[in-house]
Amino acid sequence: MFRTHTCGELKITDVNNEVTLAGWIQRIRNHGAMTFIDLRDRYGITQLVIDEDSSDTVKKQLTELGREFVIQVKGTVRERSSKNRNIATGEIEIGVVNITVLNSSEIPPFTIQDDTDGGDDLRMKYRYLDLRRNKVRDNLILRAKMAHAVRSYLNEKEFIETETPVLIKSTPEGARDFVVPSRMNEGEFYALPQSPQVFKQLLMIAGFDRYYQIVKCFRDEDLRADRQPEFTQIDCEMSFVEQKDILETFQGLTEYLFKEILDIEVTEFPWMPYSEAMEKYGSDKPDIRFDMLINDISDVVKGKGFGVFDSAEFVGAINADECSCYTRKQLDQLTNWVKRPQIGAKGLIYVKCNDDGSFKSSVDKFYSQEDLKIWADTVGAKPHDLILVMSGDREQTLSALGELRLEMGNQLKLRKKNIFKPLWVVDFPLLEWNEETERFHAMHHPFTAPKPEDIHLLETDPGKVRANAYDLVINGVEIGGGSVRIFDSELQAKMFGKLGFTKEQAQDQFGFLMNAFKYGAPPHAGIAFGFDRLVSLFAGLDSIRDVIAFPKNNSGRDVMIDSPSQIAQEQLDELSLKLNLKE
RNA sequence: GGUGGCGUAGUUCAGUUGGUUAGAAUAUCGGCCUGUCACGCCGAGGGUCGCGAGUUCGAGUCUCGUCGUCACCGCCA
Repeated sequence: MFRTHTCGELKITDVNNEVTLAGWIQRIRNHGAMTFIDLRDRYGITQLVIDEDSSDTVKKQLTELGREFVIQVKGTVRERSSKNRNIATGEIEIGVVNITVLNSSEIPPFTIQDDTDGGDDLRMKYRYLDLRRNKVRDNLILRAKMAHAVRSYLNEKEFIETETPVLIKSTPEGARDFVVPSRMNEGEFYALPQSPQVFKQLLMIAGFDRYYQIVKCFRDEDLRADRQPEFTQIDCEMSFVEQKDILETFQGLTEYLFKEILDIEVTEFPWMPYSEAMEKYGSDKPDIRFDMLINDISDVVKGKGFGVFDSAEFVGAINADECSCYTRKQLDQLTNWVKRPQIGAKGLIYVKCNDDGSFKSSVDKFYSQEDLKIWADTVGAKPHDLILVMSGDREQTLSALGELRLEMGNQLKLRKKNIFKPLWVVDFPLLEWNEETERFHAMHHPFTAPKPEDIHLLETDPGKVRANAYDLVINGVEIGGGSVRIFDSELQAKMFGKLGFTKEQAQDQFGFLMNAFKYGAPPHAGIAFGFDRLVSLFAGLDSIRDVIAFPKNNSGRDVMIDSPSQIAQEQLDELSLKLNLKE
């Protein structure tokens, strides 16, 4: 061993002990006749002192040391004459007897400290240096603790952790696949799994009863702050269970994590139908830390000669408490905000509810005080409040109002990071019409079971069929989702039919699964949590990059190892591949 | 595929209406300093203003293109 102790453990009770430490030089404070060195490792920082008592050798070595050098130090623990109460080892220091430079360091491109001077680009390029910083390392330690807690909980519930293959088969549904050419099977490709979906269902058919895996998944789609091309799921499946059994089990997991990791009691997990989420929050992942619900005011605003509303399919409003003081400038800014292409609204109408009970709106020309009073009553507005109204196509307007609601929540500081409000969004539609391909797509995935009472709609009105599918949403973040599965080969075949597969295509792509259903498939259901998102939520971060050791950038590149990269012609030849690059 | 922000010293940033030799902080290097812990003080070095074209007497500043990066929309069963 290069050390007898870490840099975080020596205390006043260790005084006079001879110790050996090893670590990185965080900072050197040279006072001429005496010098302090902060020695850092994963566990903490210990102050080294070199003064008149130190040997000439050590004093001479001092001149050659620099930031981020790795050194081994032998010395004596002594009590500091001026103590630092801010750090764990602040009462002691090491009188240095001997220094061994284990490795020197070039001057790092940014300083390794909590408030680093490095920008994101640089930190990613030198991620191994960034990972030396407390904040980044703590995120990964949090991640490790959470993974451990997940395993404890699920193991205790008799789940079997099972690995599934990474080289699998490309399937037409869902996200774009990452593909891997097969050398031994010329012209054929593996795909990396978008999730272990079919394997976990096959494990249920195999009688495993309860499966889980903390597993990498891969989707070749454009990135976001909360989306990486490779990400980690807590993937689970259970047999002989219904929807409520899954929800209870994984509510339990979530409660356990909040308690174990953050030591907080989070026990309210309301169930909200998808339709209600869309109508009241304009989103399938509502942030229920605050209300400001969307109200349908179509009926009360129409017929007064205001063409924009009269011709609109839907008019909706949110009520911002105590915001009647918003200035013209602020309202203009909000209007511009909703008119950005990302929101795409045509405009924004406001009603200020004045202190004296009167109203001031941007549509006073069309609506009397009495009219506006009815609006206010409909949305539950009091004096001092501000009503914000948008109109248009129903779905788009609900969605835009949902975005506006979140923005107002931000402006009013209603989205506190230390408050956690989970909910289950349930009864998702089974199918979703896709304009581009002009066919129905599975909203969750093609193995999701329709609600038994809605099966009859499959033939008449497929878009209306609800699924036994559910999402766990916390603070407006989709943390997890799952469904009760189809376990009948005929119903599964019918689903593939609805999704526009021919019998041959279905057989070719998923024949193995439908065959397996013929050999005694138990009723089963499952769920997967986005582990990166869960960790970033617990860490109070908006980006999952900060909880991934080596993440990729916006363009899916790893700027540290510079991947993806070209491969040698020999490799292409071996794989029988020929490039056909666009200009 | 699209919308927007950013790109200036090793780093983080400022840079006015287009106008003299492009600044600050920090880091680095040198000197002084016996209780610092963001040590302090004095000094020094450090710039292809991302790249390319254009407008102009003159471009870090304006225009177009391009590259990089970030956020978002589309996309993500």
